[in-house]
Amino acid sequence: MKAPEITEAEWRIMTVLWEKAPLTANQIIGKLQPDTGWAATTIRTLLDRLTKKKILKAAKLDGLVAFQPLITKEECVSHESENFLQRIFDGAAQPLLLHFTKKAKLTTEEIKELQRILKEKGK
Amino acid sequence: MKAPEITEAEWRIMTVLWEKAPLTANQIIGKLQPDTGWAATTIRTLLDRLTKKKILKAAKLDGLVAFQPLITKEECVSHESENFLQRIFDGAAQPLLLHFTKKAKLTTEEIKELQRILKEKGK
DNA sequence: ATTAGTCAACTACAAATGTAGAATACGTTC
DNA sequence: GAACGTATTCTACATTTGTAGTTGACTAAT
Repeated sequence: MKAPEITEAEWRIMTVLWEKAPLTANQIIGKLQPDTGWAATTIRTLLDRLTKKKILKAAKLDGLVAFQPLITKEECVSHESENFLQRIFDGAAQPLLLHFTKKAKLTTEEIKELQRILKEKGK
Repeated sequence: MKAPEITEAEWRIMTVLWEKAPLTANQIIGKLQPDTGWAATTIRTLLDRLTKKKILKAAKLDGLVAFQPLITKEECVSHESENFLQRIFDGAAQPLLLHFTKKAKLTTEEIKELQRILKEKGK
């Protein structure tokens, strides 16, 4: 619990901004409200918190405040993944892979790609 | 956020009990304190909460209260995994697998096993 | 029965999180 | 420049989580 901790709700915000940024508060609200039903002020609160945590940068753009990520999605995904791996699989990657491989529905293409990567690693 | 939500700290407790149960509070404390440094009462609080949430069952055994899981580790791992998959990888298993496959250090043996499972799925 | 240890139950409290209203500031219009 | 409508910032509040102390109950020894 030290790196940029992004909560469930905050993650929703980030998702929007990782897809496209910068965006103004209202643009973000526009994108999120349909799915989440959150009040506009709720979304603003989350934006504020993320900004305070230095996960977002808020910059005035044409008089309006626009937000944009200071951290890439990849970084966050990696971080969360590492957390998850430790927490749920006690750090053991292979059991994790086994678990998801068994459960996932994968297309032939996707399987091929995974096999390729594995072969690569095996060399 | 509906199924048995087990927090970080609670998970530590569960880990102990999934390994061996039933155990008395003091046995659990004995196992956890070295690693966590938590006060005994802290561990008891966690045990209580888990019991209240119906994740543990507390039963008097020889005058002492012993705890045991009402949910298997597999169920919880599955649940958390599903959550994680949705939350971080937007439900897409293959990218998740790719991510972990790339990052993980795997032994030749482990790779072989994964390849076997993949081949199985591909058929 | 009285006391001294345990064990178990209850209470406490700060920080984080989800959720949002209230107040204020700013730009635009008459 | 007064008023209005948005935009931005503050404040609020219940719940959950981490963390633990206090109290009461029970048992064994005196």
